[in-house]
Amino acid sequence: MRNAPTILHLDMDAFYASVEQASKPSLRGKAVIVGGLGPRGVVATASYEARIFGVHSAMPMAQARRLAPNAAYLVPRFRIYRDVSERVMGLLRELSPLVEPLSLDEAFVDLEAGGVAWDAESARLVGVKLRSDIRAATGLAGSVGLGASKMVAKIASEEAKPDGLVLIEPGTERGLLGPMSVRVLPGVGPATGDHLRRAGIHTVEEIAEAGEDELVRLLGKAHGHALYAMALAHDERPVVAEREAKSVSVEDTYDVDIHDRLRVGLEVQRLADRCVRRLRGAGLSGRTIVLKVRRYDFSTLTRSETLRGPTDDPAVVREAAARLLEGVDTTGGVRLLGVGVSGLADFTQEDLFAQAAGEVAVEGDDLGGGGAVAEEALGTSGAAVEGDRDGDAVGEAQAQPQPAERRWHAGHDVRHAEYGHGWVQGSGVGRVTVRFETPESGPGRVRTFRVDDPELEVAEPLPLVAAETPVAPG
DNA sequence: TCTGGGGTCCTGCAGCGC
DNA sequence: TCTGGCGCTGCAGGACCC
Repeated sequence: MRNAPTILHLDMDAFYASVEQASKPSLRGKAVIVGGLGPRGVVATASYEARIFGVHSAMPMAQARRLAPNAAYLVPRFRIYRDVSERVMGLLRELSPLVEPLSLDEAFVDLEAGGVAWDAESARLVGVKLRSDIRAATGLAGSVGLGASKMVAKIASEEAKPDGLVLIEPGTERGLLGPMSVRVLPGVGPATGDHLRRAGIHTVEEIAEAGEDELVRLLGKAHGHALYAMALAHDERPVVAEREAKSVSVEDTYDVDIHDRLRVGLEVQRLADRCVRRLRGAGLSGRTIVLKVRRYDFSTLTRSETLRGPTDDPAVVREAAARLLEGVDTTGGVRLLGVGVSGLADFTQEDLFAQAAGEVAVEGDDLGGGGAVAEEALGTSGAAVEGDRDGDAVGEAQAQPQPAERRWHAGHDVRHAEYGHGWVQGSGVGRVTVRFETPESGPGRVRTFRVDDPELEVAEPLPLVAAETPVAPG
């Protein structure tokens, strides 16, 4: 535990929704909800205007629509979120070599390791400047928390939201955290929160008073020890810049439960291929194949099999997944299927054989997955119903030609030969409605076209700030 | 009301070799 | 030869995070 608040936690405010509002002038100041728009979608991010109606992350989209029927509902555009995120992470790396990204919109920075802050005053100045730099570079607001540990810095940024900065002075942590709900501590979710509540423990102070033995008795060894330490504001976890992936997985929730066993089998094969594409894109292979099945009643089961050596061979992963499926009862229907690979290595068994034989391993990629890694699949629920439109395919050299009835996703960018850049406001019954505006324009006009209008095409996102480098294709 | 997707970590149990 | 304890690995499920 250091004695200066030199760990910084950055949290971009309502990140996806804020990017959408920055991109689309007509949505500024309005309720914006980003997430999966299928019948089983959930909210990824709600703008602060939407939160007033009670909408929040992870809420089923159907419920959000009831609470905020007039909000703008958009499909995530991970491409531009990643691009903006990279700019923000770049600013953080100017502060310190020790930057630990937690997601696209959150990161820890060790300011001491960067030599940019050594006490409360210098740390605060760094935080203030960072927030203004982020706004200049992206037009977005980020909240900054400063503390002597990761836990404290994160709680500080939570307190700072929206669009603020909070510094928690070392020595004041316990007094500050004491009255807070146990849920502020990392690792305390709904289940642990309930568990503690049943034991009469509601606040951080009550965790500390309960004592370590009692915590271990209630929650088990690892969790009990960790939580007790956190309640005393003891958190020695270092900021770690490089984290190696431990598993790679893909999964799909289907708009309608699948009952046909044959179809389930085909979906599993498809997921296995997608998983291998991701695996290869990251230059990895793995030993343990995991099949995940969520049944009609939301019960989830996993089956896994460990191979003798790591593989990135699609046929091997497909076969293992199919074997695992054999042992699963799917009568009643399945709503989700997933395939994952863990026990990762950056070589394969085949490589070893090749080395032993004195051969050079050939870079064969019969799946064509040219490094397009991890396009998050939030908007693709129900993909199976309409054929494969995985994000993995984005940017591939030999992309499939778009069918005439191509889908226009709400919120995605388009260009019209006559009217210029715009975004899809909605589509249906053979029509697509587009609002023509850019981050730099005022609120734009709306026009409606036939879905197969030859003058309308999918476009790249525009940069949020004029000085920003445009998103590179591919 | 009806619950995404991609991860990590922990726990408990069983099998196995020593 | 049998048995118990130990440590390791594999497997399944649960909780949590963003």
